[in-house]
Amino acid sequence: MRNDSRLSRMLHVLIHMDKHQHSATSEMIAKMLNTNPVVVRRTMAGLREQGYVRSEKGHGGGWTLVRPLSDITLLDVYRAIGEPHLFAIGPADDQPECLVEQAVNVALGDAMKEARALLLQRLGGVTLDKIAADFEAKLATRPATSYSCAS
Amino acid sequence: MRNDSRLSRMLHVLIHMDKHQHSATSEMIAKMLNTNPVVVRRTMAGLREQGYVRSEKGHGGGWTLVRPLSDITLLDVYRAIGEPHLFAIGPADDQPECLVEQAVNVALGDAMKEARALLLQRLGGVTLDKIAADFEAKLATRPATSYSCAS
DNA sequence: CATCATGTTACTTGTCTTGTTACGATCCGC
DNA sequence: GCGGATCGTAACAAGACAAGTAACATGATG
Repeated sequence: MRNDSRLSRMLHVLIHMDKHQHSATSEMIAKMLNTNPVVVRRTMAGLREQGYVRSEKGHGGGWTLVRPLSDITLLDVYRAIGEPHLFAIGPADDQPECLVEQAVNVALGDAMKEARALLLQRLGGVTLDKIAADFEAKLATRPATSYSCAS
Repeated sequence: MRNDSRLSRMLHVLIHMDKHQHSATSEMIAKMLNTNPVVVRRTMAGLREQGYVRSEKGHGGGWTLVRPLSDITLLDVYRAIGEPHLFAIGPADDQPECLVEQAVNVALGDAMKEARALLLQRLGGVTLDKIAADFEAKLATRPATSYSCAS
């Protein structure tokens, strides 16, 4: 497996959705993410269930942002997409009865638990409008014509 | 992919190797890890290159621990096995030119960098003899006959 | 030289995200 | 209502990577 990029992608989408207030279709978002509409629907489903976005079928339908960026943290989005595994490493489960293996897994697990707590805390401390502001700041220093993707 | 358990496995092996001072063949270790000899050789190769263990071919050969457990940290082992990816999540690379995506990846990357630093610091702060001591402590409270795996 | 054990390569398997196709359901405009 | 736009969902293929497996060469011991 390479890296799970769903969190990054959804953050990307949400900020773009805030920029243009009209609804965006899965196909538009797919082009924005360089992927295809089904993947978009699949991943955005969690965001809808948690009430961050709304989707409407039929002619003129699409996705709309329901809550302000300042109400959404990176942690919220992480949870909305199903809290995928954070770590690529993990404990072994070869000899569950072995006290050595258990001791190893406790030591490893403790370190990972701390790292996980720190990461979630950091994610919880950043709202999406903060990232949008960073984007605006960088944009101001670069008077280029096309600042963003396919939008 | 499930979890990469190489780190956990190697810690497990090294502590067992310290217990019985004679050399252990890949096959014995494989039984200990509930896997097979080739996987053992593959993973232990890094430990050998870093000088933590030695391997000898031929009759009576096998693997021996070269350095004391107190000289080896979890971080050392992590590095010896090739510093596998720590995280299962990561930045998206869909529209590298998009300033929004860049801002998102910076925010995510900062949080992950902190978590990574903390994790590595914790791994670097624990030596294998500490885990071995934890094991001995728990063993003392449990006067069972078979305390460990296949050894 | 026969045997044991590592070294190495190649191939298969399992798992998970991602990509893709197909089809059904729903909504709007004509 | 008809037709097209759009989401919802299921089913399946692709790609990546650790893990498992098989085959064979290399080297050491007795």
